[in-house]
This record gives sequence, C-alpha cells and structure tokens, in this order.
Amino acid sequence: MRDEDRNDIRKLSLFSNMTSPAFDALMHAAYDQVFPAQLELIRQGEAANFLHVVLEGAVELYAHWQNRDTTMAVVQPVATFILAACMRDAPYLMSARTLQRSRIVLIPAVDVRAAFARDPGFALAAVQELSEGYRNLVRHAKNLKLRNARERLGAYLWQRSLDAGGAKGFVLPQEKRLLASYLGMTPESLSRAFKALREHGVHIDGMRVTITDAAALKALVQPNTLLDTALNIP
Amino acid sequence: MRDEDRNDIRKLSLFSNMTSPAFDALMHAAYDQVFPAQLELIRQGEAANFLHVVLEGAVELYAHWQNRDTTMAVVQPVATFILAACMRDAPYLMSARTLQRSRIVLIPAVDVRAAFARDPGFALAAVQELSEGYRNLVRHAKNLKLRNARERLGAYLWQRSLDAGGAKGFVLPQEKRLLASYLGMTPESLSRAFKALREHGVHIDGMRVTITDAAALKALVQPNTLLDTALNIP
DNA sequence: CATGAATGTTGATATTTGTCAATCAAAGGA
DNA sequence: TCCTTTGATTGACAAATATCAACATTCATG
Repeated sequence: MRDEDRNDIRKLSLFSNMTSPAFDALMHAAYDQVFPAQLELIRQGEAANFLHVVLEGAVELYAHWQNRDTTMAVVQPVATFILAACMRDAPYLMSARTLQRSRIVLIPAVDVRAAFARDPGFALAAVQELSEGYRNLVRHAKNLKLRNARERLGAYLWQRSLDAGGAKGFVLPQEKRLLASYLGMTPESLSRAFKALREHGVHIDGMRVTITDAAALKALVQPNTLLDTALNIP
Repeated sequence: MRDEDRNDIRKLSLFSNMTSPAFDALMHAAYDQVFPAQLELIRQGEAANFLHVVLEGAVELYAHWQNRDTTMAVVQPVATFILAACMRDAPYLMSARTLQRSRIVLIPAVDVRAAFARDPGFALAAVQELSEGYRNLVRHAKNLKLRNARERLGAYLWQRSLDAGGAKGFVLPQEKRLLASYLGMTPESLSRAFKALREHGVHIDGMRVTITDAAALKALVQPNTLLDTALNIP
C-alpha cells in the first residue's frame, strides 16, 4: 500500500485514535486494490468478510428485491462502508458497486473485530462511526416518509448547496437516474420534479444546478438537520 | 430500583457482559420511573441526556416535520432506545411517547459513555446493539423503497406470524393507525390493503389476524431476512 | 468524426395512494 | 346503561407517482 493512502486512511476518524501498532496490524492484513467502474464489490446476502475503505472513486450501496432496485447511499472518498455487517459478522444487507474506477482497501472483518477488542480508541471511534451512520439512516427514512418527491429533491439540492459552501451554483455529483433511485422515485418523476422546482427558485441545465431564489427554495423544503444529511467529504 | 427490574436489565445483551462494578455504577446513577400512557418522553431536537430502558409497557418512536408525523418504531420491554444519540452526545432525531403506562429506567448519557470507555465488555455490546439497530433501519428503508403498501402490510403480517412461533392466527400488537404510520401509509390505505390481502390468504377481524393461505401470502410478499425485521421480544 | 448505446425528457395514460366526508363500531367514563 | 369520544371503515374523488412509448441528448469509443 502506498504511504499516501495509508496516511489518508489514518486520518479517518475511525482510525485516527488507534495506537500505531494496532493500526499497523490492521493495515498489514489489508488489501489495496483498484477496481474498474461498474464492478460489483459486494452482493447482498453474502457473509461480511471485509470492511471497505474508499480511497479514490465512488461506490454505490444499493439493495434489490424481486426485480426492483434502489440506491441506498453513495460513498465518496475517504470513507468506510458496511462496518455494521462486519461488526455483527452477519450477511450484507446491501450490495455495492463502483461508480467509477476506484481504489479500495479491504480490511478483513476478523482483524477489525480483533482491533476493536484490543484498542479502546478504535472501539470508541467505531461506535461514533456506527452511531453517525445510524443517525443518517434515520434521516433518510424520515425524509422518505415525511416529504413528497418534490420536497425530497428540493431538500437534496439545498443540502448540496450548503455542502458546496453555500454556493448558488453547483454540479450534480451523480447521474440523475442514480439520484432518482436514491430519492425513492423514477427518473421520469425526477425530471418532472426538477421542472416543478423552477417555481421554487431552482434552475437546472444538464448536470448544472443554480439556486436562483434561495428564500423560495428554503420555504418549500424547510431544511432541518434532523432530516437532511450533510455529506462529510473532507 | 426493584431487584427484579435490575435483573431484567442485567439480562439485556447490552449489559450482560459488563463487569459487576461497572453495572452497579450505571444503575446507581439511573432513575426508575413509571409514566402514564401518551406521555411525551423525548422531543426530537433536544439534547440526548439519557439512555432509556423500557421495563414494562411500550414506547413509540416517531418523527415529525411541518405538520406531518410518522412512526419509526415501537419499543417493547425489555429493550433500550436512542443509544446512538447518547453515544454521539447529539440531539435526538426522534421523539418518544409511551403507548401505555410504562416503567422506564433513565440512565444518564454521561455515565453510559463513561462505562463505554471503562468496560470493554460493555463497549463490545454497545457496538453489537448499535449495529443491529443500524441493520434494522436498513431493512425498514429497503422495505419502504422496494415494496408497495400492500406488500409492506403482507410482509409485516408474515413476520408477526413467524414471531408468534409460526401461528396462523394472532392479534395485532398495536392499533391500526399506528401500524399504518409505521408502514408509511394512511389509516384508510391500511384498511384497503387489508381488504386487498383477502385475495392473498389473510383474514382480518378487528385486531385478530388469521393467515388462511400461507403459500399465497408468501408468494405475494416474498419474505426475506434482508428486508423483514424480526421482533426480539425475550 | 461517426455511430451506437446509454441517459434524459416529454406526453399520454394507468395505478397507487392520499384526502375528505360520512358512517360505523368499539371503548371508556359519568 | 347511556353517552361521548376515539378509532376504523367505506365511498367518492383528487393528487401523486409510475409506466409506457417516443424522441432527444449525451457520451464513449471505434
């Protein structure tokens, strides 16, 4: 593994308070790999053998049932995913695929659990990470149940604008069909929701979004940290 | 606190592997109270000062936004709730109210965090508890996004039948408007979903459900441990 | 640069779900 | 026991969202 990647991982809150020997042991057991775009990394139902860390690229977490699919989250560097399944030594509830060519570190779940038992700093960080993941999922579920499609899109755009430092204009980070699936609607409904938001201060041109009337958008979506999930891209 | 309650709490997986001194310290700091039905225990947005343990009765976790409400979960004895907010020392994302007269133990969040730092057995159990909570929430979100209203009700009934030991007949544990809210629909839609399920092997009479054709119901809902949440009532 | 495949948009229509109002049934208190 | 209140059901209708088909656009790449 490259020293640079090692340092990036070390800086993650999950690993930053580990003792160096414990961190070294984890990294020693880990695999560093580059995967092409659209590769299925994990299939739901499989045993959770590895904690994954995305160093470069992006990974989609999705779920399927019968012949239906839905996007649950997009993981951006540098971040980990499926910690919960690793900790429980249980089957993955979600599948994962790369959205772009991605560099990913795989840490054997047994080593993660061992580090947890041995290193209190890591244990504390793991709980913080899980708790925050839990809370983000509560927000996702609340959002789905309390807002309609147009409001969900508006809230999403509002939050992306905040994430961009309050910029009025920004570019959608993923293609629209993925965004539609994440927001729990069809691509057609997303397209119509964008049109409907023109009346509420949002202009869209391809992937480029401009918030033309922040007050109007805010009035519609009533943004709220108890519902809206900030991306924590470092 | 009564010895009996103390023992019930001690048996919870969250507390069963703590050292006795650590457990005693936690219980010493805790309050044991009885609340009437329909009392708001927690309001979303407030600081998380207490981990709650339900000993008797039942507690609804719900969320609201604008003038809309939705039920996120019902906590049955003996179980804890809002561990994640306590661990993060963050505002509650959900409100909580008693559904019945309930006996509840309140453990100061600072003491929970202290116990976590001092007692490795408790730390491990907390992670297991959080992880399982996380996974149940993933199931809830998948269920909302992948199944329609009728399928969600069918899956819920199938799971309750399993929870009752595979019984063909059982009684709904909560009133229907609460069930409707939990399943993400209106009471009217729930009522119609019940009628629609008559074609799929479900008979309803008031609160009493009878599964008259298990194969038909199973075919409709395609039950799946990756979507359906088993209640873990001890 | 051309071409084909994937993605996005639009219109027409169907289905699902919600809303409102009326009624019915059940439960709890005076 | 009656009465009031709350919850549940039903019907009529409205709104939201999905589906299907057609077409437009973008993107990758040969």
